[in-house]
Amino acid sequence: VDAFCKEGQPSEAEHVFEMTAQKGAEPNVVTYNSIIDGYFLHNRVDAAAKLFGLMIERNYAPNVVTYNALINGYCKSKQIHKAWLLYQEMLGKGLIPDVVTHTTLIGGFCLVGNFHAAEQLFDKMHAYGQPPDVQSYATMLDGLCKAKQVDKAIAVFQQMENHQLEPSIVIYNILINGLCNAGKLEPARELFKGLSAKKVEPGVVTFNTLINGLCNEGHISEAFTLFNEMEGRGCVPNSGTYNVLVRGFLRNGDKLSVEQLLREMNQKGLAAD
RNA sequence: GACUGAACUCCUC
Repeated sequence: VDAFCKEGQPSEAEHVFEMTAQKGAEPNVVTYNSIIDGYFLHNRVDAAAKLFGLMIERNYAPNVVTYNALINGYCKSKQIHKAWLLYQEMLGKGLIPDVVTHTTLIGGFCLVGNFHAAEQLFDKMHAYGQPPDVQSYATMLDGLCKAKQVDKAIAVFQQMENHQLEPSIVIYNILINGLCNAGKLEPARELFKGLSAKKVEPGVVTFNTLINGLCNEGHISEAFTLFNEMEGRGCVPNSGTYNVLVRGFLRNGDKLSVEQLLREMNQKGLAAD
């Protein structure tokens, strides 16, 4: 059922649902959760809400995962108010929101630009007995960066290390991007250089992020050097890499380099945007 | 045991 839901084939999922029901197998909460999440994945918010109502009608008690899926659906569709109501509802039922619940809500608040509410919730997580994990930090840091509060993001990042959490490459990508967007190239470079010492390997996104930042600030040749280092560090440039670089060279009026890069893209079967 | 969150970069919406 879950597989069909994720693939966007609700009728097939229903089919399986009925077949097993005919054989006397009762659906359980997980069955419902899978379908609810599947609806949200395909933007069928109303269908998800309806099924949630139906499951309660049929006396299947929603659990934390059910609520998390619903809250996520509403957050992703920017209906943070409905998400918050569900959060209150689960509290009222004595269900204990977990890290997923809180992280989802933090992301939801950030998505609608309510960074303050996001931060408040993030700060309360320790008190709620659900300390933020690496994913929570990623969500919060990205939110702070998007709110142009890079300095605060760096401070929160440092807290992370105090809590014995190992920052993942995603965390670094977020910070490097935030620093670049704030025009703080030097700290971004330093974070990047320090990766190997932290035993974290940069990925394609890491390179793309920094290359983009360098291009935006007019450091094309440095960007190009970085680009040339990618393969040696196990990263294959993708179309995003090339597009960012091409744009940089275009701004510089460097037609020769642009042509060279476009040829390379062609050879590799990558699409120019 | 199966179902839920971050995931960031470029482009598009």
